[in-house]
Amino acid sequence: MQKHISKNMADALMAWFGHHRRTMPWRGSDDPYHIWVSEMMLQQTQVATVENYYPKWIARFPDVFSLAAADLEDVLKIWEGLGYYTRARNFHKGAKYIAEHAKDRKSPFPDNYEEWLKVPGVGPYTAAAVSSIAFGYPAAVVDGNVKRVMARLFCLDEDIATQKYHKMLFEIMNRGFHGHHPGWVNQAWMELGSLQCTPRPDCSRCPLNGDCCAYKAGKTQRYPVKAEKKKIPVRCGAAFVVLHKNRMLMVRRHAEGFLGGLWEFPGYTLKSDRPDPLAFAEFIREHRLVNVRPLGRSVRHTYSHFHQRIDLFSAELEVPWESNAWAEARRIGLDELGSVPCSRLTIKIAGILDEKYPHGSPEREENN
DNA sequence: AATACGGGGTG
DNA sequence: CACCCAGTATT
Repeated sequence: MQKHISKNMADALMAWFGHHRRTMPWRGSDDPYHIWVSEMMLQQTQVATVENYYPKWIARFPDVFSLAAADLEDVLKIWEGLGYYTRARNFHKGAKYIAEHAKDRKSPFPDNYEEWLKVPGVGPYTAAAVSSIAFGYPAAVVDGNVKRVMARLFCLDEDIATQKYHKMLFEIMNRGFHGHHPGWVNQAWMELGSLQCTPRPDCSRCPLNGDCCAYKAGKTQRYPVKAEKKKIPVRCGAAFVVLHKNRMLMVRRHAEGFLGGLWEFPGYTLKSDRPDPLAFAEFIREHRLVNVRPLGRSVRHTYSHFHQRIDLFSAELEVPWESNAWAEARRIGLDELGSVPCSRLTIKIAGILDEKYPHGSPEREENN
């Protein structure tokens, strides 16, 4: 089996795509900014999820200049709940980069893969996606879908996580456009992976099953080849519900790093799978919490790299935050303090809150 | 080459 | 539960 996408395969793929492709809010737009927005959101994120965020984003930031001019706060607010928040920060940087270089070219946007690769937040996938879809530039998208499809189509035994595998696919696909519009071919491969060549596929309905090495050899489930995944650790911690005059205390995380800039309950998470009484006592002392009582329940959540279990407590601040909140925050070592109105116990996992958004916007609530 | 980085859908 | 998703930046 030669690793080559024949013209017949490309034609069959495009015929299938013409019939089965989904409608998406950004699909069919010729505005590079629209394509760029969708691709930033689609990184490691499913189409169905992005469909809920894309319209809000376009309404708030209709073009690259409005995004470049916006405050990061407002950018994060729209992104809230999408995850991988460095994407939003990098997108903001990328918009500033484009706006600055806009005068160097006719369109504000570059029209090729190499130039897009220089934009903050834009890697090999996004550079190929935007340049091919918006400008017809012949660069192949090598995403999770494509890796799976090609592994089966050509019985590729290389681990799909390696650079070697990625490079091999980029070469194979860049020679496989066969006169079709590169942007549509790219989308067609991804759509095939998303709708047909799924982790557990029904190969009888596949337009390429006659060309598929894995299918013909009856080895579909052997591909793609991937290294064993490491188990993620459990981290436990505590969070404190501090109510005062029908308001609830929230703390803002530092701007960089994990969940950067988002708001949360005051509390901590340990790099340990069991509670630590000393850490507990230390936190209460350092943050001057009093009347601490267990709420008798905990919250569990799984992030990309650890499971989390947070035990919940009610408490009061020794010094009410309403008086000299900012000075007090610095004194007790918190980044910032805020509060949200609260008429019942609402568990707010994460959200952004400041003067512009006095009520916050809970990403996830559990009422009790 | 490994690791950090979210949240939701799916079986 | 495990696995996966239109990946990128950092170490």
